[in-house]
Amino acid sequence: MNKREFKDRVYGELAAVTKAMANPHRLEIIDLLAQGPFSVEQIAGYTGLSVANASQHLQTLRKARLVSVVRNGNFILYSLSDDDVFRTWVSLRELGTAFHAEIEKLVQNFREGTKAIDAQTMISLLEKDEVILIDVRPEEEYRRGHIHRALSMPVDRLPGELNNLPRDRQIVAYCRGPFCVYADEAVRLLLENGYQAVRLEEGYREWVLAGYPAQTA
Amino acid sequence: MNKREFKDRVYGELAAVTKAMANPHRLEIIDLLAQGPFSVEQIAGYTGLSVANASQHLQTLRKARLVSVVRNGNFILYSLSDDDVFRTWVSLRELGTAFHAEIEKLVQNFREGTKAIDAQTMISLLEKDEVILIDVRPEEEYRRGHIHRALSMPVDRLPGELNNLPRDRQIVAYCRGPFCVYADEAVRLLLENGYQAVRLEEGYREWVLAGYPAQTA
DNA sequence: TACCTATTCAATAAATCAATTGAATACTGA
DNA sequence: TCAGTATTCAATTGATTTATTGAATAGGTA
Repeated sequence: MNKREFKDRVYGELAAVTKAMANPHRLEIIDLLAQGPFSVEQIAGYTGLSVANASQHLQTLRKARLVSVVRNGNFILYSLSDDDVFRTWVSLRELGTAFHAEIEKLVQNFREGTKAIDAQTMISLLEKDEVILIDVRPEEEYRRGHIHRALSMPVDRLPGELNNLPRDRQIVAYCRGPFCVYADEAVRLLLENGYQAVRLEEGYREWVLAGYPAQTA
Repeated sequence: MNKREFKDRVYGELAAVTKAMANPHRLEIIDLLAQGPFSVEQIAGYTGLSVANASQHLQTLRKARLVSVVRNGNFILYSLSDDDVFRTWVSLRELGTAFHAEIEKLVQNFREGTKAIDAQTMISLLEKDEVILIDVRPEEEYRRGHIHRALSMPVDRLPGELNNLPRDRQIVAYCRGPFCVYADEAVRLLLENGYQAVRLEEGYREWVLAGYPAQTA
């Protein structure tokens, strides 16, 4: 094997892996699977794809060995094959966000009228009991793992649970990550109903990746 | 803007950046530009592409803001727009290598018969003057930056410089990175001529990224 | 065994990407 | 100004990717 063949093979293999991530739907799927295993139906629901189309994209990720598969009766559960997949996604996300101000602008415009606090601030406020932390992801994800001392409060249940929340403390809401909108919805609802509410900048997986305390329930 | 539009826009932008990296030639170009600025002609030469094809690929990288451009008379010099581009490439490289054993096997087969040492080992041997370190990249790259105490010995000049190298010490050769073959060629030539020679596992950019001492000349 | 559910497969059409080609553009120096 | 050099542009052709569709497959339950 000569030098050119060697390089074409090596870069070709790595380009194939990169190509598997080079599609908006598949990036969204990777971002979702960072929260744990999901069935094809669930993935289709959260991403707005048909089941058949979601399955096709998942086969692409599978062939690139970016996801792994477990069958559970009628259901097939997909999850990321390793934390490194998430880390590479984070690297791409940060690279894109740093050089494409449109992305940051998109996110800021979408979040207009709401505020965020970072992990360090949240930790110290929580220790002083100055805030309540709510996890507004679906319950299933909360049970799989959540930030230490967070209360489960799925966003679609929040309207009926408002009276169970204190008005004298700030409420911090978090969800899946920087592009997840559950926390935005929750903060908006809380603000409209006279609560003090902010979003946590980090999502659950970023929290875990940074080594902050988490627990399962 | 509703939730679905927001997500489609954000993941779409990030997929566009990822797509710019999802081609073997463009990955090779990124790997090369990690060594510094190069003209289109040079890039075409090192990658085996036509100038027109190299230019097209560079326009793709430019539109994704992964490279930056400086004109120097008749020449246009391309370089990586930031270290983060290199870091993301490293992340992709490691992800691909970890899950696709074919890649590691390719590299090992190509390097059959040669040995490597890592940075830590090299540092301690160099301090004890037990090894000679040679940079076998083209001189231009050596001058832009090289490992502290390395001698410039471009691989195409090595045959004529053999007699200037000591036979009583091991020679450590390095080049651009894990997929660069200059160091392999040098080690093979040295071994065939009765020298003790090994390859340094890290290339120049990995060395710098790890914070080890480098210098310019 | 039959029916139901979840998922995958394979084919198709449309969209996108990649390599090539030759003309156009920008710069340099006599 | 002209000729030479380096690069880009735009068009074309062929290759690859994506979404859709309906049939096929795998598992569960009565």
